[in-house]
Amino acid sequence: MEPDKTAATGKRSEGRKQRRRQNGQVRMTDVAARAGVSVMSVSRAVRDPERVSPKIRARVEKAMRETGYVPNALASSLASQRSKVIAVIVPFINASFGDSIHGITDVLQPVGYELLIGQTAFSIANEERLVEAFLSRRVDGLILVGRTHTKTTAARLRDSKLPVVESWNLSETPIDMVVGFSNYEASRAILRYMIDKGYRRIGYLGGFTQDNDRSVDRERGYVDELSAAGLPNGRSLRSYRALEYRQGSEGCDELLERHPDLDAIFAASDMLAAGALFQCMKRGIAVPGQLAIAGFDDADIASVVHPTLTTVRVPRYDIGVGAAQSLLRRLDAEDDDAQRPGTIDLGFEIIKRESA
Amino acid sequence: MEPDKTAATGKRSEGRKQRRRQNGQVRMTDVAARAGVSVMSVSRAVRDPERVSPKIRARVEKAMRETGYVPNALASSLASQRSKVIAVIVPFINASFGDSIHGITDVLQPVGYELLIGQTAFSIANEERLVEAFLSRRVDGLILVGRTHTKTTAARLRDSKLPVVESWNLSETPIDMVVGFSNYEASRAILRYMIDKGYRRIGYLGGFTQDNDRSVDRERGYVDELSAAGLPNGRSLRSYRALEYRQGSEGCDELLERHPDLDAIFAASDMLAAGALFQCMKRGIAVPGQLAIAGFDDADIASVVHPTLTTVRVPRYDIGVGAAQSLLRRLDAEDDDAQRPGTIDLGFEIIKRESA
DNA sequence: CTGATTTGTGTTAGCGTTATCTTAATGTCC
DNA sequence: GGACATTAAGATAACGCTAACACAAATCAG
Repeated sequence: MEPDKTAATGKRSEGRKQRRRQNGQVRMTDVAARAGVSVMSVSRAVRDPERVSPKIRARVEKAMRETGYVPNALASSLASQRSKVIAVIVPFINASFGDSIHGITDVLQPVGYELLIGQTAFSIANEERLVEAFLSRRVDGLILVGRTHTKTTAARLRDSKLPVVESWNLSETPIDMVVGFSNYEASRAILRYMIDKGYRRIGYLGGFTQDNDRSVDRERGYVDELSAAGLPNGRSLRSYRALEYRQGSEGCDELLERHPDLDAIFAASDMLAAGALFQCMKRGIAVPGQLAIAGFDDADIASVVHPTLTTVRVPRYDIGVGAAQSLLRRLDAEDDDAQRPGTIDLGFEIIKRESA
Repeated sequence: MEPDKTAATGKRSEGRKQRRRQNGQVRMTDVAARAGVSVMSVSRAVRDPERVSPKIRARVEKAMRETGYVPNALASSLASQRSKVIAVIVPFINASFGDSIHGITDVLQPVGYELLIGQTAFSIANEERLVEAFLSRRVDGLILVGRTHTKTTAARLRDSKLPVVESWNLSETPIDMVVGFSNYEASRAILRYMIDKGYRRIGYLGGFTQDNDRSVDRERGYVDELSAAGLPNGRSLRSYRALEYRQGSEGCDELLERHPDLDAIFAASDMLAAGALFQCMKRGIAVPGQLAIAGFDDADIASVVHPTLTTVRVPRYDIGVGAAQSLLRRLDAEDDDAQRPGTIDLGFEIIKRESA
């Protein structure tokens, strides 16, 4: 007995390759069969129940419940050419960017979008990889932080024609849309305030500037404002640090060691400012009496520490909301060339408290 | 002769519906045509270059470059039945869960997985919606926080047969895998330490317990340990708060107003502990002399404030790493019934510092 | 050098939806 | 009551890829 042979020859034309469905998942076809309607009716009943008659709707709903049907959004995305997914790429997930993500979520979740989130660890090379991966997944739009990207990233995004928002800063040459504020002007503004208050020897505590335009602009603001006032702002007055409390403490020590005569420190992040403040407390340095401290962000902690922290309030949450809304406006626009929201400058605010 | 009929039938087969490709995207077919090879060769060259001859590989790579081909991961996922996407659902994105997400990213990014992240705002009803949405998108696995879910959520996840990790706590009845530590034991441990140190009237400052087993367990730990020592722990000694610095300050005031004789406060989160500490500073209450404070989390701030904060160190980052690794182990396992990593208890550590 | 592998590449049929067209059913207007 | 919209439901071909197999060429054993 050679079942193989006969089967082989006899079947050659029918012995079709067939992938066995074995994942046991219910598909729309199954629901349709059970409900005794066409797949299109099921599809319509799922997406927009109003578009089918109550009778069909009821039968489809019953069949879905009985079969435990879970729609396959991948197939839907492939067929409809829209994934209902937005890519969010941040340097890393901390309280600040967390607030922005919160804003994005609050706008996008209600209208059925999900978030694919990536962390660059402050490297635009990583950003490039993430953009590539997210474009592959056919996201409907992207939200980035900052205006600094690799050439490839910018080109790929422009070519994609997808709505893109660059956030947390302004840009002269945006890829597409921008939602943020001027880190440079904000920095100058708080330094103007400090100078007006009478501080003359002001140190700078800021983030690393590699691939980070927000840090660059805040430092530039410091330099330019002090220069304009004829005050010292040389390299030795500046310390670059990761954005952690401890780094603020250490940076404070470093600056004071190099310049014991400092009368103020501007920290380009409230984490650094708070760290510096704690260090002063530990060392018994009176703030602001002996050393004034100003921060940047208006993080939650700024209004609670003692003394409370003078800082720049930035629209963390609103950046997320604005970015998401800008995306939505473009995604909803029929005529896709219409409505280019362009740049949205949400501004900032100097918050005067006790520390400076 | 029946022209009508012939015409009708003749047309019927040609009058084909045709969706015009107008998104201008290059597909694998285009690359294959350009390279003069089959689509499968392109597919193989993209996924595993080793599996095609150098000649074909070169031609495909050239064609990809020339056409600016971007692989469509949606189509790939649909065809291969694996999306290479992991769902991460957290109460909200803050520094703690951010650390866990960081751990997840560090493990998953290198092996080509992306993260779909959702926020529940501490509501298991929201969690249910998110799980539903993510299952629709055919994620390959899910990471949740806590063991408290709706019945529907648990059932859907079990039915899905997907690898699921519940994190940040332990569970007697896990859905699948668990990576965390005992919030209950950690809470008891730090209270034992406080009691041993001589504190007798200890207040409790903690998160809301609604849908939050971590908060529930930490409160239970407080109650049980104090009860065991015969110390007061009534409802009026406990204040429930959102996890923000300011809430810590206000909670501190509230407790001291109700119980001016308090000699210590246990805060079930370092944010609350730090807030309380700041408030004491402001009010001139000596810590730990007049009032001791212990926290929970060992957040960055704990080691930097003055006085430094006694707290419980929890494996925030490692929870993410462990959860991701557990998922991977299951995703890589050929025999999917094999290797059930079960529960991984990463433990905790009492960090003795100055505040208590 | 021949039959038996091994390797590389091609062919085809899905994956589970939605877009588009077609047809049937219903309503509307003098 | 018949011509003409209007509406509801169905049939079918994509969407862009991969699994599974088919098959020719290359390699190998004896």
